[in-house]
Amino acid sequence: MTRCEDGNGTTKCGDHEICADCVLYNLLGQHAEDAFARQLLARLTHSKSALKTGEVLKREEEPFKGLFMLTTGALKTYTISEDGNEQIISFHLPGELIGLSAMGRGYHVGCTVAISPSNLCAMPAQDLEKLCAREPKLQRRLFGLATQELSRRERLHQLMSGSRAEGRLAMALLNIACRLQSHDGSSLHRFRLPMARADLAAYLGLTPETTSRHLRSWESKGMIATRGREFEIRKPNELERMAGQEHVDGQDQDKNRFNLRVV
Amino acid sequence: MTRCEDGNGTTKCGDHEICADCVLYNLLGQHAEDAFARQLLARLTHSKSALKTGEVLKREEEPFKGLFMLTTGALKTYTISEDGNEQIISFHLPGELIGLSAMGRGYHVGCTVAISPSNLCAMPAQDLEKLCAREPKLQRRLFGLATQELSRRERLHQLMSGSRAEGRLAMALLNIACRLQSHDGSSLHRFRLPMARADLAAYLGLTPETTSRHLRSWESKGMIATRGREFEIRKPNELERMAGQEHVDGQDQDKNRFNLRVV
DNA sequence: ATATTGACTTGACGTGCATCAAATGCCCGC
DNA sequence: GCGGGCATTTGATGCACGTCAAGTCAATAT
Repeated sequence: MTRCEDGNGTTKCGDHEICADCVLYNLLGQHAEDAFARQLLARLTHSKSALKTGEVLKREEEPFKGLFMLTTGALKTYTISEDGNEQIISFHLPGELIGLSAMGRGYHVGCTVAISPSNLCAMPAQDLEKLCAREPKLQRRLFGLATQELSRRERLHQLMSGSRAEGRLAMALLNIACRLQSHDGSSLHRFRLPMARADLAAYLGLTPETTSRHLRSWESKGMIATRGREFEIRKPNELERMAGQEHVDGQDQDKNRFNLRVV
Repeated sequence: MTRCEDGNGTTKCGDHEICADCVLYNLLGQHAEDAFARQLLARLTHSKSALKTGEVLKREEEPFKGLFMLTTGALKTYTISEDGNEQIISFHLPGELIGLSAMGRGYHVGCTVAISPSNLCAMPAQDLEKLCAREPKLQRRLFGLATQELSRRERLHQLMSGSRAEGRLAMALLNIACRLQSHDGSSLHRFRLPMARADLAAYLGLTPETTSRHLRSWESKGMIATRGREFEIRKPNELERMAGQEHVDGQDQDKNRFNLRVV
């Protein structure tokens, strides 16, 4: 799988040239085998948009108009509960598709905003439909992505209902590390957390205070090292144990890495 | 929408006749417009199985072999955490599809067992694939179901991370009432809870004790009435408020009912 | 009926996390 | 470099919920 070379936060995709590193290309390119599909693909991959931190991608209850593929940056989708608290439903990291869950329902639940400067490829619903009708493989691929995400959500439910604060936090950290790494090939053990700790807390149903306390406790035990949002995981096994996953070493490493991608 | 007339827990579907009341028929029937599809449909709808309480439908990590449509009864899928606790990932009620989340991944996460005597229609993967290839509408319908379930899971996450015990419990009760009703047309306000309270607790990340205490507290306030697993919801508005959903009455009733189907 | 088993309830107690409040560090524009 | 605003840390306190332990009830078998 090719990757975006976007170390500095800006995409290298040219304006009028299909970006070979773009995950969107990975998704569609392999299924685009005739002129019609290529043409659609070109339209899809060229309708790019850039968001600054805090800019809104889509608002609560907005009708579904298409999917987005995030190439660089990070977003969150959240709702505001009646008591005014922000509840984070999901984080979106580079290489991930945004909007699948709105397709069946027809409109979006929650508001999606950029939490870092982000670049996205927009995939309008009509174009997607045409392309799917023409390329059953793409249809199946999208279906597969939907059921995989469903499966990750189930695993997330498991962790949310089964773990206490420490376990949830460990799970989230490992998961984010793993998702970042699987896209840009960075290290699993060193990464920059894309979101504020308060966001992480809101995602896990915790308070920023609890989050901070556990992180500092881990730091004092030498399990992690942090400087602002820069994280270094020093004892992944311990963290994995707390996240409720047994550590497997040696040849099962891959399986283990897969498990981390649970959410 | 037609319904199973299964008041006594046994399906009325004949052995060699397509059951017009079966939800499976609702799913596939409308898309089966040629002889080939009908033939497949007949095969699908006739491979039925019955499970007694406690019998296993599929085990942890079993490879995906097909979907099931539950016609009567109820099932749960769960995993055992390393400390020996049962964590319930989902409940399956009549009219619902079982196994979607295993399609992308290729194998099942969690073990699925019957919690009441149940009847299912099995839909083998190969048959499904053939039928999908022939009937794009069916393919799209399945995709729509997957993304809808995804959307419900997101909403569930929201409730799990945002509500305390009382809110989660209210949400679960209303949700189950709504799902039961939407299949068999029974009352939203009176129903028989298909699972033990301990199962409900395990699903919500609570203990049976907490669950019991809240239920009794509601009962003492006249919000609900219970006799064993028979439930009567006396003040739905109060419950909805606790579940974090504003009550809407009058013409918005339908929208409200829809909201209840969140999970 | 009586015994038996498992589901449910109830109480006493401890703890993990939320809450409130304040201090500290960090980033950004000037 | 300096100051303002936000993110993060830290502490003190209270409550919701988990834990442990009995007890009650309901369903089924004897």
